[in-house]
Amino acid sequence: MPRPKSRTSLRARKASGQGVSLKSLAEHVGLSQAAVSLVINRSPGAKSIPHRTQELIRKAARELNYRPSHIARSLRQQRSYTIGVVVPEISEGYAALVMSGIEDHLLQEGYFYFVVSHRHRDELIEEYPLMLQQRAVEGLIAVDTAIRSVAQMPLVAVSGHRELPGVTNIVLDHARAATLAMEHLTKLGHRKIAFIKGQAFSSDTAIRWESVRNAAQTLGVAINERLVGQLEGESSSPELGYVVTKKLLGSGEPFTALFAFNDISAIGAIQALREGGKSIPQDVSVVGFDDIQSAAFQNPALTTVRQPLREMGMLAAETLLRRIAAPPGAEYPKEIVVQPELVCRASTAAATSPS
Amino acid sequence: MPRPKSRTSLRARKASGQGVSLKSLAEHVGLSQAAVSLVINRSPGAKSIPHRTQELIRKAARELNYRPSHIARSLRQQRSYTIGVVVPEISEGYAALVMSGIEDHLLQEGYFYFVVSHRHRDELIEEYPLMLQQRAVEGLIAVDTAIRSVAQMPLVAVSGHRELPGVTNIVLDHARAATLAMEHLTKLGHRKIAFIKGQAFSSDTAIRWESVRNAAQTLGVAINERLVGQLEGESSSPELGYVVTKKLLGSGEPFTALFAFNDISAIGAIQALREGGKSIPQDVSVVGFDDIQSAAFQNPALTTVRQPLREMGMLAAETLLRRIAAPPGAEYPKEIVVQPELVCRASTAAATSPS
DNA sequence: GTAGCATAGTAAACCGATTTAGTAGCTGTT
DNA sequence: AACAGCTACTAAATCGGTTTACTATGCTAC
Repeated sequence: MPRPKSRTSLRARKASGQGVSLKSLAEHVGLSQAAVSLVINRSPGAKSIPHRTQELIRKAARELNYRPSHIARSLRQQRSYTIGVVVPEISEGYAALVMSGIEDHLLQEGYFYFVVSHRHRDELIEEYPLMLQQRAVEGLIAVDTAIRSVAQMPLVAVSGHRELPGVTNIVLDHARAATLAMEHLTKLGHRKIAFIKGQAFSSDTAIRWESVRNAAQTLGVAINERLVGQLEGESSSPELGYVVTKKLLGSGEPFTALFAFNDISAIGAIQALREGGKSIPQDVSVVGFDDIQSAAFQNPALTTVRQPLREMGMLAAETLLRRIAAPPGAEYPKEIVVQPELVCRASTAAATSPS
Repeated sequence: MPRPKSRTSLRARKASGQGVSLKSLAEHVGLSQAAVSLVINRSPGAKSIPHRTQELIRKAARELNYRPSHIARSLRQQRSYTIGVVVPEISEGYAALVMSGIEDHLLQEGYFYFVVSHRHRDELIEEYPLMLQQRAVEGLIAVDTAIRSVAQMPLVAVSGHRELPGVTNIVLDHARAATLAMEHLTKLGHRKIAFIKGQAFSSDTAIRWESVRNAAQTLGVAINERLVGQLEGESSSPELGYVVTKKLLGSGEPFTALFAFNDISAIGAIQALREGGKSIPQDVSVVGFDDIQSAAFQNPALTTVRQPLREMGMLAAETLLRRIAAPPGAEYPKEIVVQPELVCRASTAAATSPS
């Protein structure tokens, strides 16, 4: 067993402020870098190194506060333990909640992640995955974003993707979501129901609307096309919902309930309805979608279809890591369905003037 | 000038799905890696390489879709073009907005960032900066978090730091913020004002309260200690504000206005006040703080002191990158003050029963 | 004829780890 | 005495770039 050298080099290292390298640590204990590396990583190759030496190495590592360079390790191992997350906009409640779930699982597994937000700009949606690939991420999670898959890289999409080779979609059970909301409204006696569809670019728009139509048909509710509005514009403010609702009111067509594309637009809708002299929920019941944080803080508190966003984020991270660990070419799930939940709050009530 | 080799290796590379390496690119054009590297990076050393060759190299790089490995480059250059962002909780509107500003500036400058959220757990606040250092981030931004500075690494804190060697604080002009709110309320005739202080662990609590006291004194408003509540608990839901406000109401002490620590607690407070039979703003005016997204969506829309969170994020990123670029030991700003703005909405009105 | 200089590159070190193949020294066996 | 087999390591290749120092060739000037 070797004995440690003098401590002067240690002091110098520490004073310099830079980290201690494997080389200096090895010199300090008087062993080769290889030996130190094996011991530090508890790799099988270290089994021939006696315990006393192992202890010596570990002790020195602790004392010198040795932290292996993640970059060097990544280069050698061709593993970065990093993934990329692509979202439309960080500051939106939707993406933030999903990210919170993603983070939870990732950090626990020793992964870090880069976030990029594209704000619906196509060239960024194209470019960011490539930049992330260049930074050697091991996989991607796309939130509410349809990205072209990047060669050889596992991709998990959280709501908002067509079926594509190579991607796992985490999707809400839209049929069930629509049914939950529509059943709730019809049970309350509503028949004249207005709808706000999502923007054309939003990936959930089509499927959600389809589900609503189906649910309506099943429940025997006719959809009046004059009571169907659509969000327009890229902002994520209630303003959009406000504008659409003004139009719906302007049509003169009466309705006793409104099912909005999301909570944000529902909030705008409520403002427009109030300005139009309607009380919520006495005159018009309003149902939102998503259950973002502020849905519960509204007045009246918003009845909404909850998407388990945090869980979806966790599930995405879990699935992605599993795919990364799997041998290339292995089977992978094309779709994972999560269940919505109706959160009944105060924005819905029995219809007072049933048709 | 060399001529390109056959294309078979190119095809093989592309088919393999993995990126093209500098080595294979160099082989493909029949030049050394050094030459290719110099040209690709447009480094001064390339000036002796004729234009025709440069074009050849660049053309091949485009065709092969060559993207240099960021990791290899980081290792060699000892620059990662990555920074770390430490926040209490991603899904909170506050942090999300700051991050949005940070991202804006960073990506523009070719930087990426890792986010970690500590949820107020001390051991994570200790550990994360070290993990980030290990991943070779070039600097840190701490949002609403007091972290110990990490050796040799520039650190910028967005609200919530004591003065510490090595850190630049981005802080709100709290005195002005308090004055704005208090002036607004006193001008409306309020004299009996209740307050909700922040949690003890929140870094802004002390300074904000101090500023409020000063502003009150300057304006000749007495602060009734029985009308001062404090948020308790780590959640970031309006519930906390709700609980405190119930207590304030329970004290029996009358008040016509309430100045909450933040918007979230103001929202909870409004609920509690309503349940106590008070109308907002007729009976009680409520002022929030921060101007998070949902403040504007409230009913009534919340009057609040706006912190320019996005700008603070951008400023933090800008400052950090400047510090990274500066020679070690250079001067750096200890503090950068940003100005609040009073956003008058519908939750405040003239006092009806002035004392 | 050759010193001087520009041109057009190249060889090799280097960043900081991981990992494979190998070696030196010792013990035990036949 | 020779060899196997074990122990305790080490040397060197490798990951994919960047960068410095150097070389080979041709041309001009004296």
